[in-house]
Amino acid sequence: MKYDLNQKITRGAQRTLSAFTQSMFTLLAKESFEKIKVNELCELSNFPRATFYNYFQDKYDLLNYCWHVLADQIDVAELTSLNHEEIPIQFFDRAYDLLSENKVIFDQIMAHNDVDGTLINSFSSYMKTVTRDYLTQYFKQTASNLPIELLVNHFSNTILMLIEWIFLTNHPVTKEQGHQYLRALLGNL
Amino acid sequence: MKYDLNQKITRGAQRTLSAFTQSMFTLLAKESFEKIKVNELCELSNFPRATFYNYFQDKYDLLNYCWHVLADQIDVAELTSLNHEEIPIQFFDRAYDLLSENKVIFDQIMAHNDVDGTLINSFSSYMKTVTRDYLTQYFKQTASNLPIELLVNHFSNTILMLIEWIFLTNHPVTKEQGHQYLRALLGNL
DNA sequence: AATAAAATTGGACACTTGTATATAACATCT
DNA sequence: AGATGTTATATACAAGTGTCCAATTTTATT
Repeated sequence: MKYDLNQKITRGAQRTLSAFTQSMFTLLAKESFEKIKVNELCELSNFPRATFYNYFQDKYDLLNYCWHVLADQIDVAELTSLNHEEIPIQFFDRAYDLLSENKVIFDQIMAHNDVDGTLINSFSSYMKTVTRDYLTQYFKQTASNLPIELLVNHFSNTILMLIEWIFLTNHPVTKEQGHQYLRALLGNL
Repeated sequence: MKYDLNQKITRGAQRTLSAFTQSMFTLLAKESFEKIKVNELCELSNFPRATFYNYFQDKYDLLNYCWHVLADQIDVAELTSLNHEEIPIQFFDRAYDLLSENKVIFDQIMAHNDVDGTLINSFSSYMKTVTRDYLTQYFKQTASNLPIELLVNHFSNTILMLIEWIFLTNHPVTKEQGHQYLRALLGNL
């Protein structure tokens, strides 16, 4: 990301960011990520190439920003209950809601992009970071004979594996059923 | 992969495949995957670009073939014991050995490539496939209230997470300690 | 409304990518 | 040794990438 998101974002900048993000999602619903050219993104957004490169290193960079925009819906209500055991379940629920709300888009995307392609990798990778960050803050004080990092990785891997199995490889499962699976897989910890 | 690996590979083809594979590993020890150009690979291998494209779609394709060559060391002795409980441990051991034997190379590679970059993603992705294929053949007959696919994913994720934690983020851990961690994480299944 | 800062724009540039094609070199088999 | 099929090579090409710059327009602030 060339543009600094921490500064106060001007109106024009916001417009530009939104336009490119929107264009990316639109194009992803129509063709595979590999096939998308920076020129396409620019034409659809009505911005010249130079503007694109003012904000992003490349299309991968934009894609990452797209996940950021999407996942921002998650950490709005950051501070719910604190029943320790339930943290993974809670996070699962949030991810479940996020993917449910955007199911249409994701289904379209999956129709043009392989499960093991660049795009899904990029999404997984972003979600992994978010999930780990979230879990880490709750597992800091947990006593265990396992390194915390391992524990956090394991929990986030499991949650996201389940989420991706449900939504990206289209195995319709209710939230409650998901809870059961999750408890079965993580039951001992 | 443009070249068909199933046909009998001629001596010349083998020479070419090996040269490019070797060059890739050599360059990965010196610079990040992103920076490696097809031209570099060709110069180092003393082959013209056209030859490269006779065999591979692009550098990602070659990289994938490199993992294939590397991981072939694993499935040589495919058929050891059959104590069901021990399958994940056994596979962990094989992966542990593989990474141990190639520790020098991997350390060099990690010095120039991010843990969440394209390269490691590509490696993880390849290993995931191998691991899942391996585990699936043993879990077919296992009775469980969980979908087998979920179970296999969970096991392979956990094994590989641990392997990557040990070798790619440099947390020196003995094989026996690894077993303990693995049992703790998967203990309930 | 004036001003300074920030964003947009068009065009030029060097470089990399992947394809295509025609010719030469090579290995393998009878 | 000669015929056959595969691989190597040189070269050319269209398209995309990412950078740079100087001129212009838009924006936030006073």
